[in-house]
Amino acid sequence: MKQSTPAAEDYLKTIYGHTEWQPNLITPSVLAARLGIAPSSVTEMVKKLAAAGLLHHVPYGPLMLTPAGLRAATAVVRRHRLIETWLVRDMGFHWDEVHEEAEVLEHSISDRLLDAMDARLGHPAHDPHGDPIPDANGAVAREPAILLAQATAGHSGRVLRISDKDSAILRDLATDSIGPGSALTVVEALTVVEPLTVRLPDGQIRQLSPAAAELIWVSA
Amino acid sequence: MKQSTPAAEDYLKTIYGHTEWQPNLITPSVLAARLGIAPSSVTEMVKKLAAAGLLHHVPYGPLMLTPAGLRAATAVVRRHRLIETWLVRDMGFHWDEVHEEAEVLEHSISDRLLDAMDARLGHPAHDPHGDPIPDANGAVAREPAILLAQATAGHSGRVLRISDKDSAILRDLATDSIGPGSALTVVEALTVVEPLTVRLPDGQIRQLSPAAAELIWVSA
DNA sequence: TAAGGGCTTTCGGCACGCCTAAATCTTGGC
DNA sequence: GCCAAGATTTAGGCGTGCCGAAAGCCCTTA
Ligand SMILES: [Mn+2]
Ligand SMILES: [Mn+2]
Ligand SMILES: [Mn+2]
Ligand SMILES: [Mn+2]
Repeated sequence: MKQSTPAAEDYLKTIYGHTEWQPNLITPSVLAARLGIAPSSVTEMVKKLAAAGLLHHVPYGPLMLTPAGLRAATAVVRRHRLIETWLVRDMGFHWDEVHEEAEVLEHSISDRLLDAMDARLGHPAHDPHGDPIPDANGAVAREPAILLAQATAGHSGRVLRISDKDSAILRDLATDSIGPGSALTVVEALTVVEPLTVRLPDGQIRQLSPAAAELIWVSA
Repeated sequence: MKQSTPAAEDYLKTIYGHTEWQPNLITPSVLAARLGIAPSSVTEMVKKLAAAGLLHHVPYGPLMLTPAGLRAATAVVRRHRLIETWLVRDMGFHWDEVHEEAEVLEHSISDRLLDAMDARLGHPAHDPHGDPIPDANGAVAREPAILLAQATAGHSGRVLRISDKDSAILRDLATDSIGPGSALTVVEALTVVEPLTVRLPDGQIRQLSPAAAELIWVSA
């Protein structure tokens, strides 16, 4: 099984991430798109990961993590999210600035340093985007959530997480005082012609673009 | 010139390190030994670094950094030493535990994060081993120093730096209360048959192995 | 000054991780 | 049930960074 390379870790993490919030199996082409690489490159790495016992894969079929692959994936996710949390809480980064840095450091820091960060931060349960941080055993505490883009008018809930994929949207949301933990009520659901409208606890109204609504998850 | 890889950064840093305390030119075989790789590998990388304008090299001759190479090297050294300082001051590492971690992270952290560390630490001038931290422009404040192994009986001075190459010796020295800043006087110089003997400010006597004496630099 | 030993370089190879182009498989629509 | 479009895999290549073995250079020593 050897020890995994940065590239392998990113494959596993991305496969895991695909099913973290929606129960869909990921295909090689989708994985390639998420990683920004050619599908043929995925085929090669998939063979190696399957040979290492980290992935189930029948040719032309979808990709599934084995128990060992799941462990490896959550370990990387834990690193990523703890690093993001540390960057925001200790190093003065904003939540829209941490993703790229964590994308690199997650492959570099030692277990020793990871533990030191975890202890220093008081074993945080969530990262700056609201994503749950797996514990040292890989256990993840996930709350039922629905995508804001799919919420119906009248739905009330707390923002549980906001995907960290798009920095610009994160900055806009921060300007609008919307972040993990924010309470909100859907005034008008998203439609083809209308943006989504929500009301904040102080009565203020906010309109959210479809792109933003696709990144925000609220409690059910 | 492109942006340098971790391997190239380690070559430049190691070449720089060779001449930081002694004015000797480094040869390919010595560089190979320091990096723990085969001499033929050095030949290849040297060609690339020379082509990139970072190194002067005539075939069969020694290696010399160009001004651009020196800038690149001090930038890596700055990263390495700031990271070590941060690990000790903020993360609870001991000075004998930081070298390996910094060896990896020096290639991973962004300029943004480096600046944040530097500011948080108050722009430190020295790392935990007493090595000067180059400033953001690459300027290094170096004090004249002599190797303890070469100090004569009666020599008094402060420990300026201790090489971080050997963790075991660092631990022993910590046990003996010897570290950067320690004042000491040489009671008996190092000879082929005798270990080095020093006296600490409180009058205590310590014997140092030849290996240790070769790693400690004191003020002249 | 002629070796010969020690460095250095060259050569052929390998693992990794990516690519494009060309097969090949699968499957939905007819 | 067939077939073509789309997804996947195969094949051939490239850059990086390492290796060991063999060739070549240099310089000291006799
Ligand atoms: Mn990554
Ligand atoms: Mn995150
Ligand atoms: Mn390094
Ligand atoms: Mn150091």
